[in-house]
Amino acid sequence: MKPETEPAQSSRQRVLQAAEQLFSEHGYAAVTLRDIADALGIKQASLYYHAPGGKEELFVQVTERGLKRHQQGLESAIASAGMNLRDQLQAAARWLLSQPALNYGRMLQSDMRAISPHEAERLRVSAYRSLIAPLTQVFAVVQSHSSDHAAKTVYLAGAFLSIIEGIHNLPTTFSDQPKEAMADYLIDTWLNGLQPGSYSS
Amino acid sequence: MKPETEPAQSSRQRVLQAAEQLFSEHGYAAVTLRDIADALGIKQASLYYHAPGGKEELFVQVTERGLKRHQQGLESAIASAGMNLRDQLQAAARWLLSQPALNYGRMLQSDMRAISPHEAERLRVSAYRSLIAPLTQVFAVVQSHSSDHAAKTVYLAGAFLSIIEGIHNLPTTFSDQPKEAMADYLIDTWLNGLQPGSYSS
DNA sequence: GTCTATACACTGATAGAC
DNA sequence: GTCTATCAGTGTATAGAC
Repeated sequence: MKPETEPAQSSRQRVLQAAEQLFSEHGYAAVTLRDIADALGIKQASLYYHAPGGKEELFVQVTERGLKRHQQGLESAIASAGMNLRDQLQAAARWLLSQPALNYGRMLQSDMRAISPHEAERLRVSAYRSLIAPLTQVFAVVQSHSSDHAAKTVYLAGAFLSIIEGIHNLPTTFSDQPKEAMADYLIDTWLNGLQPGSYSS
Repeated sequence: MKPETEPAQSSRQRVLQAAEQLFSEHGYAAVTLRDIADALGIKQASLYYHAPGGKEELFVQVTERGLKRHQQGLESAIASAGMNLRDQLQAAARWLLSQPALNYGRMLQSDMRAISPHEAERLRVSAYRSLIAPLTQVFAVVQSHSSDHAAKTVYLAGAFLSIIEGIHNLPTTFSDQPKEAMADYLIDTWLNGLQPGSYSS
């Protein structure tokens, strides 16, 4: 499909990529259209050709694209990891660490409040479907003696995402360990439980 | 000490509190001096009386104050919780949830890049000492068959902080459970380990 | 401690040429 | 697709009166 007739989009993709990189790194409010244009070597006004809606439209497009990519990447990584919970979590962590940081927390807490409520709500739903839902599936196999099993698996998914994003945001000079090793350690810790060394209440 | 001679500082504290609330909620870049002044019912220029260095100084002061409060609150909560790991973690979680969200991740990732590198470095060190260090002490009792026990306890501290902040940032409509209950559930899960329901392989 | 007034840079955005 | 030119609005910051 679309062989020679659409070599285009290359320009648009470049714009989206530059915008994604900057928004991801600094957050919505801290990035100006000039920053994005400079990164591309073009002028600020030229961005309105690609995003007539301006800064907000650019952010929404970029975020939606990133979330879709994450959904696909997460589901694919999990599916390829087989039936073992540990392997699935490691695969999910590796995918998340291979991508530019989403900063799910900052996105929900700060960025969303800077855009129109309507768009914010759409992105919130999209983020849940793309990030939380796939991880919730993974944790569904965890047994729970609780009445509300479904809610608990969502908590686990959120906690997992928080941990991995926390690792992602660490300065690289923080530890000599690669981030993947840190993730694996924390996953094992979580699966096996924390054993106090020699403690008796 | 200082009985009647210094009833002052009340005005300064009001300014810092309003600034803290807004910075905490929206992040450094998204908050203007006018926002802070409006919240106080004063004019923007008046803020320079309390913080001659302007926005950045205000942010640094507010953040440092918050970090110190967290250090004191965390250490106090942990000390009051007795010798049991689970109780200590629950106490730490409750303290964190009782305070305005720190957004440690956003702070490191976004806010720090918007201020002068020198101030940012100071805050990073302060944040480590106030948040990570006390929690690391708690996890020191966890046994590890690893060569690098100290590093691992730091990872655990960071993960714990990430989880609790993740809960903190949830919209209150997200779950019918109070946030403390979610924290307790995740702590128990972590301590006991995740048991796959009926899994082989 | 807070105000008014103002300087001045930056930001998002529009119009129109190439 | 990208540019120049331009503008209104907003943001930080300073000076000085009260």
